[in-house]
Amino acid sequence: MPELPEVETLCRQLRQVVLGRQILEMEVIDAKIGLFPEAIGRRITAVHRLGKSLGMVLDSGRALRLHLRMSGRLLWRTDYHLPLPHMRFMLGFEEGWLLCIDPRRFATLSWASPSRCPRPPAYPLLKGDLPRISALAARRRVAVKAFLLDQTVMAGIGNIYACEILHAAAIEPECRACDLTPMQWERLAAVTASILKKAVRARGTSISDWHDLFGNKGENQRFLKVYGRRGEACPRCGASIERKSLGGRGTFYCPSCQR
DNA sequence: CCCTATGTTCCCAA
DNA sequence: CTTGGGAACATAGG
Repeated sequence: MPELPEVETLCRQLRQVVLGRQILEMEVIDAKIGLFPEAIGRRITAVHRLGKSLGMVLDSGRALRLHLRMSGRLLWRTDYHLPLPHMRFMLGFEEGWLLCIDPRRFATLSWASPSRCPRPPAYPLLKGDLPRISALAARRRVAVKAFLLDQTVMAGIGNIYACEILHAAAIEPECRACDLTPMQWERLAAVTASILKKAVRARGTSISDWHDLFGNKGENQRFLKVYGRRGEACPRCGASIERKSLGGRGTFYCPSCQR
């Protein structure tokens, strides 16, 4: 269930193993993912991330774009004989095999032409983005948490990091986006960058099943202040962390110091 | 049986 | 037209 830091981790690790390498074979186990015969024989010239999507640019000028959605995983193996449980497709290289595993089958793979895609900023809600974002927010009455999760506004923030960002900025998740003050937007920008970058350094959050390309867990779960911590003490004020459902998503927050 | 799950898209009502 | 809310997608685990 990767968000920006997890996909960024996969990107960096993919570059270590597939950059410049030739795709020798592709096996599609789940036909729902589609067929990509033009990928065979192509070399991977770049690996990049767009929000939570991962792009592998081929020397044909097209790019394979993968979105892992809720349960998708990528795994690099130096041995491969039979499809693993829930495996959806495999790319074979001389040096190893790239496996996509996805129990819930929501992940998508598609063609993209990278040259025509405007690249959004690598990280969402950077300081320079604030005028645009706060102008958009000014006419949105949705909860600020829903606004942070809107991938068309800023790409990459998911449910765990939205909870963590709002806690770090001391903002109530249900607060309407249009009601945030300029100072609150400044705080949001500052904590978003630091939380996401710290999570990338920790190779993602393994709170349930996230594993990186080489099957290792991340370390960022150690740094979570509210997500998954209902009933624990808020590290800032000591009040008990609560959980409620907002827009169908579990929302963890401190009812005392998030206003 | 119930609920939950790190995501996105579609449908519908206002 | 926009906005916002809920269901749907499909599966596993508690």
